[in-house]
Amino acid sequence: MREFYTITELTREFDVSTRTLRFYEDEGLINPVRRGRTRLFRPADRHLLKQILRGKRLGFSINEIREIIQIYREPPGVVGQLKLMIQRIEEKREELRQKRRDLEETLSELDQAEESCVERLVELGVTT
Amino acid sequence: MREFYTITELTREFDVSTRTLRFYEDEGLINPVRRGRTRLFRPADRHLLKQILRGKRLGFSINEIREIIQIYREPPGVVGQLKLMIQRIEEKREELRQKRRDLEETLSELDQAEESCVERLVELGVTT
DNA sequence: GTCGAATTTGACTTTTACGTAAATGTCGTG
DNA sequence: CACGACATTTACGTAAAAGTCAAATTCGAC
Repeated sequence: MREFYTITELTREFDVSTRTLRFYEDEGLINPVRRGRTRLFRPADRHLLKQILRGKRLGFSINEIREIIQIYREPPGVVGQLKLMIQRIEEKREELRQKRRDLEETLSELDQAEESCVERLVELGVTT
Repeated sequence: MREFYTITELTREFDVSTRTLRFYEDEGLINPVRRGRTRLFRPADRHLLKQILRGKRLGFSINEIREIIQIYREPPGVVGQLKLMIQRIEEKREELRQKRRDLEETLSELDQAEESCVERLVELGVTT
């Protein structure tokens, strides 16, 4: 495991712009260390970026992604805080389950659409 | 099955604004009929709206949703078109499968996060 | 050390997906 | 027919999430 990645290495690996990475830093989503003024991304930053992009692909906003990321940080020490956090985790899970239902429904509708296309092809006497 | 829904009926049912529905019409996503200048939404429009909102929750843009919606319209008659459409369906399915992977990974990380919270609670001697 | 490529900051711009306000139209009820 | 409750159109506004550009630094290869 490498110790550091440069900004361009990450932009190439994940196909995002440097502007985007700096934007995420401004927003407090990642915290690369500095050598001089240059950003150095540790494996942890890289992993965080992965999680951020996954969140984006799922349609979460930056703020929602921030919420999810904070969940992964240090679990709080106090009992009340812990219980509250478990509750927040459950909320996020419910959102994801809704997305899963949406996703399965859309997939199944696409299946139907394809079937009807294939049927039409058969009607037209095309050997599939 | 009702023949028509008014715009406000749909806004209430799906918790969207009238502006949003008019915007979707401007974008060509839905096509309610008119009585005078007033929009009348048929069950088909309502169903389309459902699909649109599902797409939104999955993080698809208006343009991507438009693409998906067009898939559900009349399958084309010509063989070449049909094959092309089947290909486009497969592309969309691949996007959805990627989203599903993202979703499962995020869910499983949330599971881990919750477990570590529960563990901490047990350490603190809290009877769950 | 120096030269070019990469990086940084900062400011301004763009796109998407609506929000909001103003002026006007329509319809059912008393 | 007048009133209130919705609807419509037009136009401008806005927040989020970057893109773009310029000018100044900084790095790394020679």
